[in-house]
Amino acid sequence: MFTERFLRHKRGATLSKAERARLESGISEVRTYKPRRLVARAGERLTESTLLIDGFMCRYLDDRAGLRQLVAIHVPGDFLDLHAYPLQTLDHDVATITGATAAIIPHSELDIIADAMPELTRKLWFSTLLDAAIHRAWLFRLGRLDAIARVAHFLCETNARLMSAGLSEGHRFALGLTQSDLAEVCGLTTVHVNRVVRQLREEGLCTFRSSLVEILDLERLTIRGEFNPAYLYIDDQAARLPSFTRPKS
Amino acid sequence: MFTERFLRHKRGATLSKAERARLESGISEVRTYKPRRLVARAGERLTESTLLIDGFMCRYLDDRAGLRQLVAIHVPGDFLDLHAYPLQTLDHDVATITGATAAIIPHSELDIIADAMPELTRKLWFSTLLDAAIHRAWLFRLGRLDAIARVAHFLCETNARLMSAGLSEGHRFALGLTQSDLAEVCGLTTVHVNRVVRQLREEGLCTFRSSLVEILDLERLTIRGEFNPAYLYIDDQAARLPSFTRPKS
DNA sequence: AGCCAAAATTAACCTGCATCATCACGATGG
DNA sequence: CCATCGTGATGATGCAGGTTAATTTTGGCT
Repeated sequence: MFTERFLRHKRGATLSKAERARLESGISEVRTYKPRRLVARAGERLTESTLLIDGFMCRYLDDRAGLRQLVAIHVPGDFLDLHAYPLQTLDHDVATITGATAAIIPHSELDIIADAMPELTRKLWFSTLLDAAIHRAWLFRLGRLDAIARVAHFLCETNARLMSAGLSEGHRFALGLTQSDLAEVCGLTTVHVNRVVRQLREEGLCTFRSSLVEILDLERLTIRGEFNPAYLYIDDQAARLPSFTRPKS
Repeated sequence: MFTERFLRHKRGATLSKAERARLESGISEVRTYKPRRLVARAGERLTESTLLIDGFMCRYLDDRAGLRQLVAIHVPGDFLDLHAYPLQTLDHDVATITGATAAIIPHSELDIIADAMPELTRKLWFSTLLDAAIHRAWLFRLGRLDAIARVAHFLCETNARLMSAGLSEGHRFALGLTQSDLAEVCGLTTVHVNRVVRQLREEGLCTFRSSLVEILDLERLTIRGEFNPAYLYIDDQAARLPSFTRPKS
């Protein structure tokens, strides 16, 4: 039951029942976290990885002035620090956004899987590369989009990920982000995020009130954010998503 | 001889002789590329991956107006599209910057390695995660740094990577980038990059003339770019790098 | 109900970078 | 030999988004 969202609807990497069972049997512990807590610190030696079951987490880097740049948001089903298995230490901090529940899988278990189950290992590897693909989309967002498009792009991405995980119908979701979190995601100030949020509301694209996002016009929001979900590697067939989530071309 | 730079001086992932030999035996072909050529296109099904031996390549995403955002620069020793092995298709384009030489390794060979050599597989996995760590540093750069710091940070990173690969003494290198490439890396316009380059020169930090980068004051450049090389996972002991490349804290 | 801290909102002002335009220089080529 | 193109350099102008600061709203707590 803990792994049902992991790699759900991911093209060419969905887990078999046996693989899910194997992963679940590797869980040493299920841990709960309070909101806004540090979960792992950059540079720490990690000997276990964490599969997010419920709630939202994030990863971030600090600048010299102590300001955060978020580099990832994690939703239930994400194996959020699986990359710590090959890397051993992380280059960034991990924290909860909301309260959260996560399954802990010791690296010793992953060693056994890596030795005996190459196909499952390839899927675990895939899952870390999906995170990297999302990083690249974030680079595009920060490097090429203006403020409104950045926010629109992020909301489209999050919407698509939540739908793919089976956690949203595609028009409203609450992920516990404040406007200032959104600023840390988009490389903006909270003041400007507030202006952008207002404009998105005035243009009838979406609303963002106390962490509840409501998408009013997904098609226009997608265009505004230059969002193309190809990088999420969602299996359209399996996910039976509406056409907007398919690559345009 | 083709793999000598791959994972060189990378903490906990340096290849053994046997592993290097195994990888080399998997090379099906050595290919040469002309400068400024497309090597792989987003969405293509790939059945082989490419280990860069000589020259420089890049990966990028296009915005709607056709402008590029570079998401990675690759130097010799990088396994530049190893992530295509688990992902099967790429979410971005790959192109050469300079003329280049690369070793081609079919995915069928990687399958055999994945089945039989879990330790080598873990190191290959590590190498793709190193790229992801670099993506995160780029996110920090675009999200939190101003124009001068972005350029400074990029130059520090590239310098450190080239040193780690044994391709630079640490003060000058030529990687074939024009100012407009640098703009595509840093999310700036060429005009503004030009001004930044001038300012870096005037402040005595570094020079950038027709693709030759000369670092005049690495320490100040490092500070200016808020550069902390921890994310490159360089083994300081093995690399015997000067102290500036070690994390500050 | 009443309190308090966190979050959201708004205003006034400022600046870093984009945009547009022009010019110089060297390499390439008919 | 001049035309063209890629690259770099530089000035003028405008605006998107930053900064600062004050005010209001919200929601959790006692």
